[in-house]
Amino acid sequence: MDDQTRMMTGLTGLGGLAQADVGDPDSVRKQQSLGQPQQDIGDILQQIMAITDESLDEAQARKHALNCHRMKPALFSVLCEIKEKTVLSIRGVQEEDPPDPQIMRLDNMLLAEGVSGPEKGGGSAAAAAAAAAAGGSPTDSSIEHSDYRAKLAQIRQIYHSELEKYEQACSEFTNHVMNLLREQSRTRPISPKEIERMVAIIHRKFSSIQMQLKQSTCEAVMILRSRFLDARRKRRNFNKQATEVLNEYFYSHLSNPYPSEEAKEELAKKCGITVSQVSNWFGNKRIRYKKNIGKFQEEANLYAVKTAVDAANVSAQASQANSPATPNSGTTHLCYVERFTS
DNA sequence: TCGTATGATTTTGC
DNA sequence: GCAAAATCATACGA
Repeated sequence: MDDQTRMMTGLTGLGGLAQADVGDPDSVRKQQSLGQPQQDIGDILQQIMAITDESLDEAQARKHALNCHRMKPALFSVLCEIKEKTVLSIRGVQEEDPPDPQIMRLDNMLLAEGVSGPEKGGGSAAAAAAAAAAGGSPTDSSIEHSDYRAKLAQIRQIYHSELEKYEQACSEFTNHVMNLLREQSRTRPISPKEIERMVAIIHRKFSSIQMQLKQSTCEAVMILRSRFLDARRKRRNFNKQATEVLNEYFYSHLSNPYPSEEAKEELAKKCGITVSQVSNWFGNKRIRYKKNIGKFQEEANLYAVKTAVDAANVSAQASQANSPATPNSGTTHLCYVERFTS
């Protein structure tokens, strides 16, 4: 026997009593004057306890009996009067609550992280943003990137399945309560407003559970994100070609090894790294070069020769007829070195 | 395993 | 705010 039936049988059980004795005030008065109220209450309690043992048919019969009782309309109107008075006292409690700012914050965050709302490629945008924030290269992060996306997708899936469960449970419970109230409204006065209020109460309760789910999901995303950022922080050497490009620029601009923003962007593009990594690289290079010119001399000469050869090739291709332009020589490089370090 | 190289971060000075 | 300098943390080769 489910709760609803039990409650209804409870009502009908009392209805049965009403039919016999309670319905008639004169008979009650008579019994009280005879000194039997305590025994009656005992009987009532006993009958209430016996309700759960009754079959559904018996319960239905009792319910029917109550609904057909001659005193029912009178009882109903009395209840309506009482209701009218109590409704006055509970008015003003029914204003709709403004949207909870905490829920709004959680919703916004889940939306931004790609957990709720339409799928944004499993949060690749968030992953890319995290990678950019950490100054990572877009090429060397593919493994961690897909890992992040997979984990975020997992969180998303769990979140949605839990949310669906809560919503289903909420709607089932709401329907159940509404049916119960509608059923009871045949016996006692229940206004649609009251049913609405009850539904709102249920929704509030369920939304607080939902908030807990959202909170846990946000925490999970935060943990994942911080782990991902930590992983990105791991130092990785630039590839050989990138280092060559940077060194070439550095040694060919030794007199002023401070690339402009445009030059940094160009270098970043060529090397497959970020502008801030280019800045870091030049910062480190300048200081280390300055500290130990001797150690970098060989490298400097190497790049000076390389630059000279490249320049010669370009000029030879451009004008074979003209006399070859004087390439950047080691002497020129030494001249730059003096100017930068002085 | 250790020393060095190197990218990133923090501190400092202008 | 930017660059220099110091420092940290990790990669890498012997």
